[in-house]
Amino acid sequence: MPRARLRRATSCNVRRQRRTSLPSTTSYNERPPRTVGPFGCWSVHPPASLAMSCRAVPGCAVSCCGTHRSGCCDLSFSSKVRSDEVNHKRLQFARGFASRSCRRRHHLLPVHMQLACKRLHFIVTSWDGSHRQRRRYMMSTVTAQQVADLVGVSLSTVSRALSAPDLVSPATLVRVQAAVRQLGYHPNRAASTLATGRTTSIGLVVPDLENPYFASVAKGVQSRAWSTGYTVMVADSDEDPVREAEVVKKLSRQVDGVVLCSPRSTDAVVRDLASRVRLVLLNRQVDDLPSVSVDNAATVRTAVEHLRALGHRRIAYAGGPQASWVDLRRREGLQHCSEAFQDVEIIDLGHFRPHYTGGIAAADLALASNATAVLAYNDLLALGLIGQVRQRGFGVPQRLSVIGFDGLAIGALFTPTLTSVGVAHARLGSLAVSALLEDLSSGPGGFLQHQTPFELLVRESTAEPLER
DNA sequence: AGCTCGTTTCGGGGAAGTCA
DNA sequence: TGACTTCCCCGAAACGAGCT
Repeated sequence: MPRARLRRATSCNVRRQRRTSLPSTTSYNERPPRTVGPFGCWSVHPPASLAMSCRAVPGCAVSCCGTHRSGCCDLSFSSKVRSDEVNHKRLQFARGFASRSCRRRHHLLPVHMQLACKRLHFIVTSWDGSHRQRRRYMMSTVTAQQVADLVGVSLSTVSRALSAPDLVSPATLVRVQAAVRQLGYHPNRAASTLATGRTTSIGLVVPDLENPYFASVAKGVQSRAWSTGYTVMVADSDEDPVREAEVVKKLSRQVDGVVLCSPRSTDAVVRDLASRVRLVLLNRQVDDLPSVSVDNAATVRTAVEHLRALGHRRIAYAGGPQASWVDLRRREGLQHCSEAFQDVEIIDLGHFRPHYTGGIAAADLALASNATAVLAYNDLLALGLIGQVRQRGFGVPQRLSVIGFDGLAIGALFTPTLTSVGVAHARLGSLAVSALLEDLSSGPGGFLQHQTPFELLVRESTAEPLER
């Protein structure tokens, strides 16, 4: 029988070969080994060692990809060989290859051929194996066991070389690292999580991703997490306490800990969530749970002092969501201010959505209240308020001075530029991650409530009130 | 109920080194 | 040379969810 002509195993040829050789009506277990499709590539000049093996079964040939190191291989056959013969010869060849070439010459083959050899051996040994085994084989993942086999050490030594290299001899370490590079091994994160109970991921839950404040905080969280080898899963609760709790519960199974930013849930719910997953609160304090926040009473006092120094005596407050802990602390701060400064009257305008639209809603109330200055819950609300006041034909700060909270960069882009009480958002996020990692490493109680500094950014939206 | 997947980790064994 | 210590590595158990 003439030697088979090597045929390039392109996806087109693979499909054609499957069509001609695989009976479509047979069950899976009756099908021949799928030795063509998954392997893909071949070289025009197969190495001598493999060419010799090919002679063992006339009418077929094996080829291995010379460029890819993942063990690409292919079996191809002369077009004159009938499909049932093909199937028989495939199995015959694979058995011969696995039993002779693999055992006798395995150590002489290049790495990618050793892998091809192992795959052929797998085809033979798992011929009657479970579907799961076949699926695994089809997926062709490189495992730590394959690295261990190649190096000639145990699986645990490979694991230690990768996770605790100082516990392995330098010579073994070099060999393991070389094998990892050769095979293109990447640890399976799911398996690692299964074994350690650690995911090396943290969750970040924010009320509103559209708010640039939370985007800046997320940036800080991401930056700090990345530098410590963690990845971040971000979720948006859409200002909804129910969704917030659900999101944290779902995340708790996929992450090591959660940074819960400006939570809208009640203290009881937050405590319940903290019993399920390691939690660090941002802009919130609950009992002894670790948290990073700003001294909200102090921020309000700073803003009021600034307005009072300008001559304002009627100051309105456009608050945020009713469920906001920050809003509650600010109101307490305002209460202290009204007690401390007898000549200042604080007017509560109510609760508003912490958005530009919330500011629009608050504007008319602010004008009607006859206040000369407004403290807005956040910068977005303040910008909405300024826009609507100007829409009504009044000037800012001539008619109304406005102060926001957050110190967003966009506040400096509007006209007039926005005076705001700012904090370093990225630092806030970074501190929250540090607190979480400390909590994870040292156990609860290592890092308690931390407060970050703030500063008043005086811009154009505040000025002395006009005499009316 | 028992097996599968891939990985980590603990306890222990063996080889090599050190010292009397 | 024998006792002891240290280093390196191995085997086995465990992890959780899905599947048989």
